[in-house]
Amino acid sequence: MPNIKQIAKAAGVSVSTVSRVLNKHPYVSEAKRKAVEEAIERLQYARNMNAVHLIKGITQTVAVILPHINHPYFMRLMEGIASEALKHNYQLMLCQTGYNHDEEMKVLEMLKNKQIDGVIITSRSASLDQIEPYSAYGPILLCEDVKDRRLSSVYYDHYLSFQTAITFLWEKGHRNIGFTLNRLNNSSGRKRIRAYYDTLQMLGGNGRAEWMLDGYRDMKDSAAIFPWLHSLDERPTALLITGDEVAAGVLLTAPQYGFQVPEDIAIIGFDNQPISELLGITTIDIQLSIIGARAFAIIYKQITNRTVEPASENLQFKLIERKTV
Amino acid sequence: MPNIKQIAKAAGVSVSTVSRVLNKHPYVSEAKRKAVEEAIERLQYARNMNAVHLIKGITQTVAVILPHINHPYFMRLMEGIASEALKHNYQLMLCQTGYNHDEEMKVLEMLKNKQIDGVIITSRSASLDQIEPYSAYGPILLCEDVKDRRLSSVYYDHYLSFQTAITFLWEKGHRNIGFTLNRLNNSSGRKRIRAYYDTLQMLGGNGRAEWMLDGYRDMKDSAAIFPWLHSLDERPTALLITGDEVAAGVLLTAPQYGFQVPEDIAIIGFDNQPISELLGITTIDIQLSIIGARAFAIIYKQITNRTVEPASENLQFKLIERKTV
DNA sequence: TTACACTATGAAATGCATACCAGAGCAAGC
DNA sequence: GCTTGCTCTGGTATGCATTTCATAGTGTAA
Repeated sequence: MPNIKQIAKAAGVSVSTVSRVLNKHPYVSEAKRKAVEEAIERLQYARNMNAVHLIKGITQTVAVILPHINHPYFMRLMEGIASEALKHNYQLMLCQTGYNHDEEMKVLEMLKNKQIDGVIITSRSASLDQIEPYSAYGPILLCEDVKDRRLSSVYYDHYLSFQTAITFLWEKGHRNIGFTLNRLNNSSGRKRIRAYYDTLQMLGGNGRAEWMLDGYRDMKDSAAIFPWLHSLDERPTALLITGDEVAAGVLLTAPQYGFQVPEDIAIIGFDNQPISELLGITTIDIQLSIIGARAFAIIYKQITNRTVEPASENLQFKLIERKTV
Repeated sequence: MPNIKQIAKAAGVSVSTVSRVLNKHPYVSEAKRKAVEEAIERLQYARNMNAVHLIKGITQTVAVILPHINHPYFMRLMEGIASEALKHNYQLMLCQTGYNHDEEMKVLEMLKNKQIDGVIITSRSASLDQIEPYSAYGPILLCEDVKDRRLSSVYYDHYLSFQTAITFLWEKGHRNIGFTLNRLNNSSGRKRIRAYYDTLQMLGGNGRAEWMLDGYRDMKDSAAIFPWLHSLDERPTALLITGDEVAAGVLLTAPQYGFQVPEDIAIIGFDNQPISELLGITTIDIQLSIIGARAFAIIYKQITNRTVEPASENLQFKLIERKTV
């Protein structure tokens, strides 16, 4: 395969001129432009982008760290990121880490190694102290509330969303309220737990540790809910379920355990996935694809402006009332 | 940021020696190795991977072309690809094209431009004639049956799977059988249509054009099924639905249209997604994540062997009998 | 003792395109 | 006529790490 030098020779011009044609620089005469284009066509020239990346110092690529692709939460987020990336003609590196700490660090090393221009971390196991130093090499954005660091963030307020959901249940008459956490998100988990206790206390009720379930991620996990409910002396009358897939699983398996929704157990899901609409699940719409799109938009802006100034965006959520409360 | 030259200077050695340390070449004395490592640490050296890619001519990156991430079919496929890529320490470029022809070609240009080492095409709108020439620049693999081309392929037999499903329905007593197609896959669609007519004819029945539905991709699309059924003079008693999400939608909305599954209408889904297990939907398990894993494994082998010999793999599917037939 | 293999190291070539600088030619303005 | 500014072009430095080649020293087998 030929390089720019051979094209220059074939077209009878200098490499500078070829480069100008390649980059659509205005100061090239029509005759030479034609000659270069003809040579490119004839010799089947293809620019070696690695050389371009090397000299320009950027790669037009952003990496996305996510634990599992195979989950609607991350999929929607990714969809938003990808749509926005497409607009700006940027490439995405997909880094499925399975919450493996070393894999996460490898991606940050890629930033240091100039393989990528920025990193979006949708969820993580590495600590912020480990991540922050890498912001010296390019913008890093997390999909969670991060403050006072050289890291950007796009998120919705987990605390407030939980508060909203619990208040809604309370107003509907529920006093015994339980909730699930996925293991997707550690920092958000803590906020949710805090919101759970705070809000109930504020309303004059009480949170209970035994009404908290951890590790509920997908549809299949829902199978454990009813055995757990049966095992309790006093049961919650409403469940806040962090993820519509799990909520759907609960809803769909309820009859076979002799539960009616919402009469015996009320349910609020999260994410407003298509399945919640189909099944009429009351849910909190956190607009994942918008979070993704904003995440990319912000990091893109930082890359193009060569800004190191971190940005932060708190996106709105809304409760969508359907039929499970 | 320092480069290898400055490290060499700081450590009092040549760049060759630094490079040897970096690449764990054996012929370096312990003393110099220590000196280099110390210099790297002290000066916070990071290798510029773009230079490495340039000189080595490979990037350890494979691109995946897929129309939408936001669909369980591609998500599962991607999961399989990503897991296998992780094993081989390869990066994945995610290229969401929305079936846009130009976007697909852009990815192939990236192969030509040496930005990536290979391409996996999960679904496409470009023609094979357009794709094939790019195999000169690196391995290209399609997730469909491709023959007599310089393109690799990993697939399951769409024709046979349809035949299997239809025969199963026939044996259960169904004579009026309809089916949906997603717009996901053009080449597979044709095979399925052929299988539909062939199989029914072979069994002594008849396929009907008005029992074929196109453009059914996700859960929401299922909403159109019952109005369509109502509009028919003679209705199918069984539906083959290419995608468990659509099948789930049909199953879940059946009661509100006064249909019982499988009494009034039998359903077979595709993909064996978690939702089909949860809802007891009879389905064809096409083992998407295995297809993905094999796809990556094959392309990886071709990259490392610098083989241009295309490979082809036909993976098994199996019918999983549950409760909707 | 000679020859050969192996270890250890550095200089220089290589992969490739872009960007800056210098310079030529030409036109418009004073 | 001279200056200024724009268009067009080429040479060369630059970005950075790997690899090949050459050289020298050391150990070992013949």
